[in-house]
Amino acid sequence: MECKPADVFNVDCPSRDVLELVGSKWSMLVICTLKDGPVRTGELRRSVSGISQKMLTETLRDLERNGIIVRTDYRALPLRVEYSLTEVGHSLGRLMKQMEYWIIDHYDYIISAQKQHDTKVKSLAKSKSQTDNRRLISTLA
Amino acid sequence: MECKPADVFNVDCPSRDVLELVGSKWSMLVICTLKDGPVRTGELRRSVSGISQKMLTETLRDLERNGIIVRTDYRALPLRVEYSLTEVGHSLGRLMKQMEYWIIDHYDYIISAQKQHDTKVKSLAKSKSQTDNRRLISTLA
DNA sequence: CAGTATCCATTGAGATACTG
DNA sequence: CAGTATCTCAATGGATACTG
Repeated sequence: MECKPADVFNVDCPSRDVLELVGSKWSMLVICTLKDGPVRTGELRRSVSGISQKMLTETLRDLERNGIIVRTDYRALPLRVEYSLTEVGHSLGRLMKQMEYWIIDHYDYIISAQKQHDTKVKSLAKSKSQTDNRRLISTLA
Repeated sequence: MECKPADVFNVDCPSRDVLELVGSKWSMLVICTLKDGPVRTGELRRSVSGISQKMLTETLRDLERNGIIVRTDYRALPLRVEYSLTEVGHSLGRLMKQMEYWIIDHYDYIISAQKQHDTKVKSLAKSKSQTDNRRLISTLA
């Protein structure tokens, strides 16, 4: 569906695909890595630790298709391929960098919020099983 | 693994989970919806079009666990539950809003980049099958 | 209305082996 | 070195029916 202006809240608007692309974990890490200039494939794989060969290639192809990065094949032996951000890619990179900073800034808060929440849920489950037991006992009585 | 400061480039750093949380499509849409104040469950489901009951609940629980949103149960009949952003949630919301604006601003560029790329790939596939044919012919000869 | 539970299809993603 | 191709298994996510 054509949809102007782009509306991510509309299921049928293609901008939803764009949202999934730029929101993906691997996309963000790749884009952040390319922020300071062209990077070769191997270095990219080492930099984005944990990414598999498959996901790296898929992410790169996807970003290339969407005009975020450019692939340069130097047609040399040994093979040498570099990836770099386009103009638009750089503007996205600045956003991604902000996201990275946000995570760093609020990391401690989030980790402690998780711990707090998890202990609360655990104690609730405990009291629930107690009331369940009481119910069970009263039905048996 | 404890990891200070948070390093999203490290596979073993828990900040990777945070990255997946804030990067998810549904998270972003939910957070943007809550930006202007508390919203009830039903309205949320209508606003974030295309989300299933299951994904909505899962996303809400996840955001709540990470201290991004707060759930308020009014313990009334008919049931009334509202969700709102925490302080930290609002700061994330501003980032998400920027992401939304970025998508709107670069939407046309991305769509045309896709089309261009797809036709290029299609013509490459065509010429490849031609050279493949030539190879086949030469091997047969 | 808000939420849970279950089933089921589709996709995601790692491991491995192979090509130029 | 860069990349493709399979194979496999786990995770995602949707549809449906059910509870308080």
